[in-house]
Amino acid sequence: MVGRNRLQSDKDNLRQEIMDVARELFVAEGFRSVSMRKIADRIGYSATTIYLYFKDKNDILAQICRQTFERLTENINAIYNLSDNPLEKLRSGMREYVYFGLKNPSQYELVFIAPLPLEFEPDGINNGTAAFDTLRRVVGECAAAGLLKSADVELTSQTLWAGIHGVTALLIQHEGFPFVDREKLIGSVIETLIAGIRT
Amino acid sequence: MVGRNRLQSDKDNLRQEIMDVARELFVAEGFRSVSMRKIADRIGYSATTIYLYFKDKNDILAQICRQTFERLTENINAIYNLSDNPLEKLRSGMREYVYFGLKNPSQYELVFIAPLPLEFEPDGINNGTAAFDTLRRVVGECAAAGLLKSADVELTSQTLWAGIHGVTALLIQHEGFPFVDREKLIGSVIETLIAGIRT
DNA sequence: AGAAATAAATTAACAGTGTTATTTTATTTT
DNA sequence: AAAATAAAATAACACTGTTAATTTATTTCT
Repeated sequence: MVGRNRLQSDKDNLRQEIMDVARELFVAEGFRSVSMRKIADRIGYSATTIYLYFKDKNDILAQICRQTFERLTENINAIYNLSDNPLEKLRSGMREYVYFGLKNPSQYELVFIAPLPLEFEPDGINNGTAAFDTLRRVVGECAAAGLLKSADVELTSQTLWAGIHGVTALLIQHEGFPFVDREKLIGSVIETLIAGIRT
Repeated sequence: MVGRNRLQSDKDNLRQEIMDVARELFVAEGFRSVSMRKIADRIGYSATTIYLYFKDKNDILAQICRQTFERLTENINAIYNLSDNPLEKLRSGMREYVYFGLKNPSQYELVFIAPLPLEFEPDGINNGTAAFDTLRRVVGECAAAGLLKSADVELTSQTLWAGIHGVTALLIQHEGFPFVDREKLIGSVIETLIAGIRT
């Protein structure tokens, strides 16, 4: 019984260690150029041992993303409890979304930009859409308060999502492009969107 | 002399044939899962022959994208000559941009969504920004006509780009997500953006 | 025309990838 | 201490993009 628990905790430790090392490498060198053997070297095990803890390479990233996006949802929910003004909630929530993406580009990329492994998308998209669900809720509050031009909450929510995803994705992927000041661009996108949906 | 010309044209033919086959495969199976050997099989040559016509695998896609995005710029310029109303130009141009992306998802993905090979980005981004330059020009016209809230043409252009890129990228990459009607969503994004930048 | 030069294409090979099956080593249970 | 189980490692497979060396075809020159 005691042995069983210690074993379980050792397994969990190694599993988390793999995830930590993998995340670090993915962020530094990009998912594609990190090999199973490279991760294995870092943790001091053979490459095939990783397969005892994860289904495959995609699964490692999937689990990393799950952890990361739980934090995004928490952050956004926390922000939504700070204000009473629904439009203000919307503004702050969108800001948090964009900055979260810029702070976790590797994970944002996988979940929202380039979710290539199809079998894994369900998990990824579910993670991401938890944050989207919160956005929709607040859009609903704005609509209920009569602040919006359109009564179609779903349409408005997806419109906003497209906008903030767009600026996030561009800033992450096109570092070479001569963007205006980040802060300014993000602010402009958010204010333009809000101005566009208001009555 | 004659021989030289015939040879040149044969080279061009094979080069174009490689591009045609590659484009077809890339669109059908995705860039990553198409191997040089698979392309080679289809054209009836050995894999290494491709390297006589293209620097590497990325280069094939780069050339395909160049051809494709020349068309986007042409299309947008043509549209801009149809109307005199600058806001109307903007609307139609943005529509064309999004629909072009949806019609050429593979190329749009490489140039704007996931331009992974860094050395190749200069070409890709230059291609893409030719279209962006046209967008900026029309935003300038709108500003000159006193139709815009902000006098910062660059900022406004980038804001619009973020918006239309966002909806294009989402629709391309997240087929599984329950989006509202495409047409409706695209229209909503464009109208929201325009409403947001107008005086 | 044939010989020399050049271009085009192929074969062989390398170092790397993710992954599976098999075998060895370590730990736990009887 | 023996048997059973879990953990880890080794060997191997089928693939990848790409380079170097070699063969085949075409063009140029005498």
